[in-house]
Amino acid sequence: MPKLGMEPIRKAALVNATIVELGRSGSLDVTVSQIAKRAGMSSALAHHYFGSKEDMFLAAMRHILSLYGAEVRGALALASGPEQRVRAILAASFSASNFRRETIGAWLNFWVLSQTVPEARRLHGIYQRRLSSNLRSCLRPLVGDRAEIVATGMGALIDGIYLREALRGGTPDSAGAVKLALDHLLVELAART
Amino acid sequence: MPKLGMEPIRKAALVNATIVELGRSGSLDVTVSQIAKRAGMSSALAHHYFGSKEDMFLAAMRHILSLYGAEVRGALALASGPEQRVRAILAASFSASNFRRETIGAWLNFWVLSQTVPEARRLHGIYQRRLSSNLRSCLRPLVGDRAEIVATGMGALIDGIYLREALRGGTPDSAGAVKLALDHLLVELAART
DNA sequence: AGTTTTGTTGATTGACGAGTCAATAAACTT
DNA sequence: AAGTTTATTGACTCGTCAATCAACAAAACT
Repeated sequence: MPKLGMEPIRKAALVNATIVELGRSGSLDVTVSQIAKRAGMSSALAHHYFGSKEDMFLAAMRHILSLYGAEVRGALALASGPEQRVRAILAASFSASNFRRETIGAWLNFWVLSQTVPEARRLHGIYQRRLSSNLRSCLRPLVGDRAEIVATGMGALIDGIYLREALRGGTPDSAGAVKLALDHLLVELAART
Repeated sequence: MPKLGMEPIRKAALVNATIVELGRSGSLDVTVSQIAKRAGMSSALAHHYFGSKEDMFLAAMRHILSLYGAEVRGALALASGPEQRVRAILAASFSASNFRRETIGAWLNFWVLSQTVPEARRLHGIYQRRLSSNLRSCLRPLVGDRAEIVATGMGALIDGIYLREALRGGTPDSAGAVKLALDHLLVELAART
């Protein structure tokens, strides 16, 4: 009983299942069958919609990055003034929707993927440059010349917090993460007499 | 022409080759044959000395952690006063011997391994707790109550810097890394009027 | 009614790789 | 000299998995 217009639905289900499986297994060694099963279809169908396993990984990565980007943009639109803007970026980075077990686990795998798959590296590069540029532009009015180094540090700190959360297991601590990153900012502002 | 007493030599060669291959390939999908070849022996011999591929990974991880631990201990022994001690930990973390391409690449893989292999998780936990405790004890005299949060932030920052370096490619920038982490400390001290 | 397009899967192929085994050889032991 | 231990490997087994194929089903188009 094949209903038409299945493609987008199936693809979305697969992307979702890929993220869940990546997060669950904690490694790229997930089989197409596992993903397909979780998405409620045969592995052959998964191959039908995405050409290869790698394509599924990349689609999942694009999905996560695009959600993250949208959330940051949304938060920035509502923020007024540089400090509020930095806060908005941090809040978005650790928001309940981005800072979930599966998503965090998926990130760890994307980092690994970026080491071998050029397209993954490219996507990750885009994300990192945009984050960096966003941070710099908010920080310049706040810390002037130090914007460059503070932005770099804050970017690394965010990645580090993600990494630690990935390894920690258990429910992610959104509040704690924001607090940690925010602390960095506040101290930086306080030091500027 | 089998010379006796080969075991430690072969094992060391394999551990080394494992680290190199992990760093080179950037993923855990290295074959035992690749590792064995790089170490100049057959894959059967590798299996003879280590029971399984997992054992090789774990041995490599232990090796890196033990080198790191030794370096930190050595640096701490020479440092006098809390600030010098924090500096010593940072310098050791990004020292030329620890902050090399292969080692950094290997770290990324250990993080992944820790997600699935209990023993890897255990080893990583030990490392993290020790780092955390070292940082706290140096920081308490410097920032008092804030030692806890500053130590956590600094730990995450160190991991984040490693991560970014792993993804960046090219020769690792030791000096830049130390500068970034040190900056965090100095600002923290400066903020404490 | 018949053809094309879209959805779907079970079965199969083909490659690859971890781990085992049997065999060979040099060194030590008694 | 005979037997044991250590070193070493090529060949083999066995499982797994990505990717393909052939076939079937239902909707849409003509």
